[in-house]
Amino acid sequence: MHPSLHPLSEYKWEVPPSRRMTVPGTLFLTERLYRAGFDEKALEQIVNAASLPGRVEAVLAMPDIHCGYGLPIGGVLVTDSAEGVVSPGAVGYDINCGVRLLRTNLETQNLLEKREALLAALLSAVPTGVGAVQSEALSRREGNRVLREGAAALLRRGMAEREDLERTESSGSLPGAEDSLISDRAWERGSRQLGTLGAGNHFLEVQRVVEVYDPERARLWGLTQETLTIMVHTGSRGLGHQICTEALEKMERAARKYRFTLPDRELACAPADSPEGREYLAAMACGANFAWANRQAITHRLREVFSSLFGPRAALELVYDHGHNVVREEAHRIAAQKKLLLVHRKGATRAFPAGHSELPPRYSSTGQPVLIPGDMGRFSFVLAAAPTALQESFGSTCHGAGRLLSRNQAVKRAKGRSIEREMEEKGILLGCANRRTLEEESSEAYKDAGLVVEAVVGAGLSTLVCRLQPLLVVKG
DNA sequence: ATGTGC
Repeated sequence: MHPSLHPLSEYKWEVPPSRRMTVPGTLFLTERLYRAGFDEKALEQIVNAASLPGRVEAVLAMPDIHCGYGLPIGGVLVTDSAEGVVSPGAVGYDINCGVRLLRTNLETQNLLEKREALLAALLSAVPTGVGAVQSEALSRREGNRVLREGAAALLRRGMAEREDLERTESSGSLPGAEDSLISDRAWERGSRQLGTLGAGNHFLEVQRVVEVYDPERARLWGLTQETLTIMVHTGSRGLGHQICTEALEKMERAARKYRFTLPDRELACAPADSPEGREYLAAMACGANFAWANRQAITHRLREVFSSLFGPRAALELVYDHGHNVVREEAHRIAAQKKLLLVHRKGATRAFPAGHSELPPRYSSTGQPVLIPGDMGRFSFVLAAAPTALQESFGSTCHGAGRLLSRNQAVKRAKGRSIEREMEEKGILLGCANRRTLEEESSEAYKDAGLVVEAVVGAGLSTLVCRLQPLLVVKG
């Protein structure tokens, strides 16, 4: 293991406070994952986050950690909501990027018979790739509703069901969103991007439940052996990117104004309880709401595609939707005291266990579903939030496989190969807007999501529910 | 991640 990591358990390691760190860094990690490939720069970024000004309560790293802008992807930064800072870099550019899982009522054979037609229909129904847009823009007036209300704004447009909102984290809407803070430039980027997938790691997958570990929870969530599911991974597209870009410029000025000594300018921040801090939170909430509406709009298109291909009885029912790039105010208990904290999760999933007051009634007895996408050639997982997640990680868990190779390294290793044929040999039909993306996103560019999941289960952050195998993949 | 970058 890394010389600066001290063991707390088989699954939990600590960087003791040194230099300017005010709290230790806690890494949820296994020897096996460490040996598979560890990002030295990510560790430095954890140390930086633990050195931020104001009251820092905790800095955590999930087992899928890798280097990001300011805070690593897989990082959790917890600050005091009154005396701490808020940092856009600790949320990331793709505000409320997240995952949604739908279950279908189709038989595997019905789907396989039409898989070529399904792939073509999906590619034409959901604009995919860098710069992907809709043919028509949403008016600013209609857009403001989306920014304020999130997925709920699609109810009146006939693109969402009440049940969808009941199965979306925070009902698909973060409070406190102020559309007046969104610049014309940001809205111009977003106005044609509602219902679009984007590029890179973002995908649409048709999957099959191939293993059930927890039959009772799986049954309650509508998942049994051979159930076909659809997983959607996307975020707030150019709109969220523009909100983050503008916030970072303002935060650099704010950090000077408040005379902060920053460990890294990418972690530019302002006191959470300052005009700059509050403004970022209100703009970030707009980005988060757009991301939820985006995944909901895609769901609507998927329902149209499935009913036209498989008939009106083909149903797509939402299992759950959660983000993994967001900061939110949460009440947590620390040493028997209740505190209001700002929990920045960047490439980390909120995981509230059974009985938590913020869970919708449907999940109050099972705990919240946690959706963990794997790479395109291997398995994805459905987990449940474990009761110990609250004290171990402020109710947080991992978000996916985690990158192992840089995009350039992955492209080099893909030279002279056909990724599509390799996937076909595994029984996976692949569609993609751009060849380079396929190479960047090859299976070997990622860690095995199974190892990441093993680590969060071992650490007591989540429990296993079922495993999903990809059958059809659409990549940006 | 991103109308991909000094």
